[in-house]
Amino acid sequence: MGTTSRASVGRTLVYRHDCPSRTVIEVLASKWALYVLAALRERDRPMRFNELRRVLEGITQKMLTQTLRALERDGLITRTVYPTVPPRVEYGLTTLGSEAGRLTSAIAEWSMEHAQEILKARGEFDDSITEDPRPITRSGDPV
Amino acid sequence: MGTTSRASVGRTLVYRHDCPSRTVIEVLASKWALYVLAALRERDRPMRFNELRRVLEGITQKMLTQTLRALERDGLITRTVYPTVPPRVEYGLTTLGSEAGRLTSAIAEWSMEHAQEILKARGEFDDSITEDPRPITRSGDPV
DNA sequence: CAGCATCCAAATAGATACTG
DNA sequence: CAGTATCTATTTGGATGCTG
Repeated sequence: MGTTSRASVGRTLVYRHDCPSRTVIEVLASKWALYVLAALRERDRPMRFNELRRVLEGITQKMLTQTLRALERDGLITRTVYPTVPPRVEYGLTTLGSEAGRLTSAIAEWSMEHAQEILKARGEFDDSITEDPRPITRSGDPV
Repeated sequence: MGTTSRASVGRTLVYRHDCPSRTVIEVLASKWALYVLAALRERDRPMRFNELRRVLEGITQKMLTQTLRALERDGLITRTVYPTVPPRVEYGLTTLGSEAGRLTSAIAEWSMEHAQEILKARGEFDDSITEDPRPITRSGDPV
């Protein structure tokens, strides 16, 4: 991979509505999937359902279940059931999931590093639209 | 950054529901934002509204508007209005947006490369649950 | 061309109660 | 513990018509 690796996104390929990558992206591009993959990657070991639930603050049981199911369905995580009592279920990354996790973790890290900068831009944007209800042309525009 | 750069995701940081990075991630982790950033990065030049609309198959005018607004708000893209007639508006990447685009493009590329593999896993998963309506414990499970 | 406004359908998320 | 089921609230998305 070099400086022109983006070439593989390829003109008019990922953008096509019938490109299979879209359905993959829709799974990855969901915040909870991103966090699940990041958490499993960070811990670097399988995690149990409620452990994930505790780590991922704010996720509901329903969303966690759905997210885990979607990731398992796509072969990104494994689900291992230990028929003990009480039952024990562990979720771990597959090779594929580990790769995907590397990408989503990169986004998580980048977001943390630039959060302040972005929130600042956001605040300024919100201020500017309240004092100027977004006309088609704003002051200071070119030609 | 090295092989352990994931350490910066940092135990219990991005996962906190009050972590500012979450709001950033929610913008990036939306499929249309991902495609917009990827398209602008691929073309490597500002693009007009309808040009983006044509490239991103399936997006509606409303979704494109909302996505562009969100990205502009976060300082990831610029919006330049040329008060000509008919009006002309160009969207370009900021430095921040270009960085973010590198990460989202990586996801798009990876998804394309592994789409077949993932769709195969997906098909097998779907087959297995129809013949076995997902009991708590499935055959072949460990002790 | 580049949008905004509105209405409506559908998908998503949350809360709650219950089970092997 | 690790879910499923159900009901509801909110969000999201699409279609359509209009404007500077």
